[in-house]
Formats: sequence, C-alpha cells, structure tokens
Amino acid sequence: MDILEDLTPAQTEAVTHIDGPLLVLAGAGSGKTRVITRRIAHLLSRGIPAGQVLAITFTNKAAGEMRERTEALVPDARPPLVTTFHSFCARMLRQYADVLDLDPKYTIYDTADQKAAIKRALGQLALDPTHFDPGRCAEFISRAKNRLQRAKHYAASPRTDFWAKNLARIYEAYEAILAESHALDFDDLLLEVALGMREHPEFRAALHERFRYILIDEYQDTNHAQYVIARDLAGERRNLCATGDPDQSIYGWRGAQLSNILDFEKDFPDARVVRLEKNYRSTKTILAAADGVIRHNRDRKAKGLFTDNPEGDRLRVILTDDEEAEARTLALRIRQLTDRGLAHRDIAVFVRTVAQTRAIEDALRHARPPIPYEVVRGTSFYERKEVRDILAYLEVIHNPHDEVNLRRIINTPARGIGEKTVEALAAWARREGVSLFDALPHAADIADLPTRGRGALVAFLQLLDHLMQEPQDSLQHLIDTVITETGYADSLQGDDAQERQENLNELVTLGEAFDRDAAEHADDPDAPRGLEGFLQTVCLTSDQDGYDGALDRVPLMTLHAAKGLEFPAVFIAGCEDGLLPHARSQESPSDVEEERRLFFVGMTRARQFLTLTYARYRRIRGRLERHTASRLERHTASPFLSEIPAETAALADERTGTSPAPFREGRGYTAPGADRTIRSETDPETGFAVGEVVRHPTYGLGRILRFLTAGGRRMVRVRFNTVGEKTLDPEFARLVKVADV
DNA sequence: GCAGTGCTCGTTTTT
DNA sequence: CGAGCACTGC
Repeated sequence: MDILEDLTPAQTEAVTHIDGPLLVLAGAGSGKTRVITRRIAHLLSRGIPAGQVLAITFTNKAAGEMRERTEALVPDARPPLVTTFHSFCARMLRQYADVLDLDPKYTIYDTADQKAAIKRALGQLALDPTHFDPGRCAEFISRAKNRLQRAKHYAASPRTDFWAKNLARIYEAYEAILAESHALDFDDLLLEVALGMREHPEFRAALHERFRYILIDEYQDTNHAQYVIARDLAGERRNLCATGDPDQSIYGWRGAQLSNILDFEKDFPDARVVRLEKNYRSTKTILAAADGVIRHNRDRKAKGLFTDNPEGDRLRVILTDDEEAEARTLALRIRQLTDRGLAHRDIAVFVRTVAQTRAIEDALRHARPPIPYEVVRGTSFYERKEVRDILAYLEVIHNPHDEVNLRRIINTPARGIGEKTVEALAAWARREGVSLFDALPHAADIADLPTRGRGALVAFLQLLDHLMQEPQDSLQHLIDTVITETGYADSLQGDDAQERQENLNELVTLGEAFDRDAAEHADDPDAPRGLEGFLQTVCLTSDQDGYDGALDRVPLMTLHAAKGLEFPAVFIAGCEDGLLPHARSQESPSDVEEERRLFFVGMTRARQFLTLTYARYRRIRGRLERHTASRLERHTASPFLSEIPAETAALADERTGTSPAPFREGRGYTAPGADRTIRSETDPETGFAVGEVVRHPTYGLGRILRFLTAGGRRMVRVRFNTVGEKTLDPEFARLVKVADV
C-alpha cells in the first residue's frame, strides 16, 4: 500500500518530514497514530535502517498497537524499536551496565516495593512512619528524581525546615537500600539514562550512534527526566519528532510538564510545526461542545478543530436525585442504545473516581436483564498478594541481593522466621557489611539468633539454593516449581484459597505464554527471554491486556483510563462540582485546568452520542452529601457544564421530567483568562484565607483548606506538603503566611 | 508467630 | 460505607 495514500496535506507534511525537529500537534481524533506509523514506514522506505529509528510511547498497549500497525505497513523490513520510555531505559541500562557501573541483573522496584524500602529507611533513621507517610515520602523522592536530583544532590542544597531536612535523610537512606539491593525504581530507570548520558560520554556516543530518528508520542505527558532523555537522545542531529496534544495533558499531578510541549518551539526554534485539526471521530455537535469547554483554559495553544462528520444529536445532560438514581438512569439509557442496535462494547461509562463505579455496577447488575459490563483497570492481577509473593521468589532467584523481596518471602509461607529472627540476622549482616542473603549461610554462627529461627533459616536457605539450581529457560516450569516447592500452594486456606490458587494458575499460564513468545522470537536478539526477560516484562506491565474490547460488555472506567480510546456512545457520570473538578483540585487554577482537560478527554472519546449525568445528592464516605458550592446555590452541577455551548446540549431533570434552569453563562469557576484564587474569602477570626500558603515550624509549607469550629475554638485545616492534612489552632500553632510559591 | 478486631482513611495512577 | 492495616490477645 502507498504510504501517502488517503492523507490530508497536513498529515502528508508530518509523514514526509525527515530531518530536523518536528512537532505534531494532534487534536483529539485527528489520526495521530496513523501519522506516526506512516512516518516510520516512510523513514524506512527512504532507506533509513530500522535499527536507527526509535519510537517511544507511554503505555505498552500503545507501543504494541503502533508496532503492529508499523509492521503491517512494511511487512518485510525489520521492525524498528517501538517501546515505552521505561522499557527503553531498562533495556539500555542492562545493555550498557558495565559502562554505567550497574549490576545488569538489577531488580526493578515498583511503587509497593518502594514503599517497603522507605519504611525500612524510616526504621533505620528511627523516624515515625505515622509522621512521615511512606507514600508521601515516595512522592517527594519521585519528584526529586524526575528533576534529576540524586539523593546527594538533594541533601546538598540547603533546607531550612524540619521536614525537608528529614526528607533529604530519608532519600539518602532509601537510595542506600536500593543500592545494596541492586535495585532501581521506576524513576531511576529514567534518571540513570538521563544522567548517564551526561556523565558517561561513551554511553551517550553509543546511543547517538544507534538511534538517529527519535519519535516521542504523548509528548504533553512527559516529565522533566523524559524531556531530557528525548532532547539529549536527539542530540546534535536533532531528529526529534514529538507528537501530542496539550489539551489532553492529564498527568500533571504525576510530574508531567505541560510546558515541554508548549515550549517545544522555544527549545527547537527551527522546528517544523504541523497541526492536525481535522477530527475523524466525533459529530460536529460533540466537537463544538468539547471545544466550548476547553477554550476556557488559558494554558494552551488555541486550536481550530473541525470535522466533516454529520451534525449529530445534541448532548444530553441529565440531573438525578442521587447516585443510585443516576446509576439507574445510566442503565436505562444504555438499554435504549442497545435497543437501537448498539453493542454493549460500543457504549462506555466514565467516572472521575473509582469509588463511583460501585453504584453503577449495582444498577447494571440489577437491570432486567442485567447489562454486561467490565470495570477497566480494577485491581491489577500483579497486585494480588499471592502473585506478588511468587514473583518475589523469582526476583530473589534472579537477584539475591534484593532485600525487599527477600524480606517479603523469608517467612511466606510461614516457616517460623519471625521479626526477631530477621532483625537479628539483619543486624549481623549490617555489622559484617554483607547483604541479608549472604548472611543466611552464617545463621549457625550468629549467637543472638533465637534457636528456633536458626533451624528455620537453614531450611530456608536450602530451599532457595534448590530453587536457584532450577533451569531458568522455561518460566512455566520455574513458576510451577516455586509454587509447589515453597509449600505456597499447600499453605493456601480459607474461603479465598480457591481464588488465590486460580490466580497462581493464571501466573503459570502467563509463564507458558511467555515461553511461547520467546520461542517465537528466538531469532530476535532484542526480544525478552529467560527469567530476566520475564521479570522485566512483568515489572513494566501493569495491565498489558487491560481493555481490548474483545468481550461485548460495557466498559466502565475512570476518565484517566479513557485516554486514547473511542466509543460510539459515551456517558460521563458524576458531573458535579467537587467531583469534576475534584474538590482537591480546586485550590489552584492550574489544577482546575487539568480537570477541565480531563473532562475534555472524556467528551472527545465519543463518536455519536454523549450523555453527561449529575446528581443532587451523593453518598460520600458513607455520608449523604449535597454537592453545593455556596456560590452556586441553584444546583450542584459541574461548572464545566455551564461552559458547554447552550445550543449543543439538551438538559433534563430526570425526576420532574422538565428542563432545569439553564446554566448561567459566565458563572463557571474560572472565566476565560481568569487567574484568580478560588474561594479566597478571608476568615475574620483567623485572618487566613482558603488557598493561602503558610509555613509551620515543624510541618513546613502547607495550604489552607478550610475553617472549622471545634470545642469553641476556631481551627484551620491545612494540607502540608509533607505530612498531609492537619487541623490546627492558629492561636497556638505558629502559622506564618508566605508568598504563594 | 498468628489470627482476629478495632481503627483510619478515603482523586486520578501510563511505568 | 467498606477496604486495608495496625495493634492486641492467644
């Protein structure tokens, strides 16, 4: 097939661009993936060796899809490397481990491992984990790593407040644990590549030699580390093609920097910029409604989205009494659509928070006949305890220095090695300067070890030795052996034993599939294989096969999970103030803008039908609450609803069957261009205002959330960067206002 | 060392 | 309201 067939002039321009920086601003539904895959095909057709092309995406799913589509376009050519940022880095770190002074057998720590390591760091520093929430510490460390600040680095810059100082210590202790464990966390994968390129010219040169054409998808969601990698990988050749849409940046809370895409032209002044503004997905009405909303954002690049698609129906905006009524309405409306011939898989329901799914699930189940549905991205398979336990064994077999996983399995299943025993062993290991694993053979020599524990340790070591002798070429065999020989299978009991056993069987099946895959790609040196390949694949996969629409069920998912998908009919539930935008985002205008983008992403997933629902009352934390912002007494609607152009939507009050009062124009949360603090009335008793930044001598910086009166005293609720929320009496707590930072 | 029972805490989560 | 987790008693 001709690579340039059926392309618009803009698409052709992007596809045929070869050398130099290129920015593709691709509006929702504008055929972005098509452009990227065609461009790769075009590069190859121009004689550029596939090995010189590197395409980076954010999810495995996107990478897989892109790989497939590319291969279909150029069936004979060797496919280029199409992968995620993290997989790419993990691979480079292994391949160039010697240059970078890393153990190529390093273990990748995910967020749960990270938390465990931080808990241990806190223990070593004798800091109270209730005071220093491990999750929050992890967030901080992650932020620092995204900024490419190593622990030393971070500790070196002067810190004034108590929390920042301690965080620096925690970060250092955490890093030490990772180093001893020969482990890298997700952020390290990026940081080590980014800094490795700076610190090791040899590494940089090797990468430049290898990768000469770089494509980065979803560029609006890159964080600083990823930005540096992209930029430095392109190097002096500057063959960097970034694609993305600033209006779909929804991961700012995870460190993504919208500025990376907005400033691309500053970084590369000679960049070619191509705008894909023709939408192939939605009706004119849906597009107009979505555009009406997103144009209220200030931090963006204006776009002129258009479509040749038909006008289509107006959006339906439905007000119900409470979340149960809302859910019943959803069920009813879904049924109406299926009666009109739509398949269940064609109809999606989006929510802002996972907690919202419960009521909806109930209603779909209780509909007569029930409506088949599927919650996309429920608890991931890999987060199940039993699965993690077995994987921990595999990690230790692969890298016995890995202390977090070793501690996880040392007494799982229970074999009489309690905390006392482990701590005595760890203390000895520390004194001798060896790893916990290397201390195991000395169990017999350690005096202060409980006698009972001593024998158990010897047996445990024998077990590990035995497992390490097992052949590692068949994962099916290895996983199966671990499950049985450790006694794990036998230890399962209770009402969930069967379910757990099934999950373990599933894990064996996964191993089998992996073996098959490896055999199929036996001739590809880059294909993952063996225990190492398996572990890496598993670590960097959260929900590989998450949602593929294979089953005819209504997908139910968060707005975040909806990105990149499209459906003939879309419902967005819970369009209420406080939920969308979420209450927690309402302190800062830029967070509200991100919420608006989230809403925009949801709206633009719809091809033909878009329905938005909201409720007067909603059970929140078990309490029935009315979502009222005092400024909007008339109803609880999301301010974003009032941004939808009136002519594109039909409003209905489900209870009365009448149309509720139309949303007042201009009463949204942020008027176009407005950059004001929301709800900034000063509290007369305390002199503080919601949203103000304050400093506390112990807790550091925080933001005023609200005021309350307790025990006759006027208190302030403050959210601190480090410790989370606290209620304080400003009379006693020495809170100082600081300039907004 | 382990199983039960209170207690807390509750946005989103590509890797 | 309900999940997850720390703490307590056996």
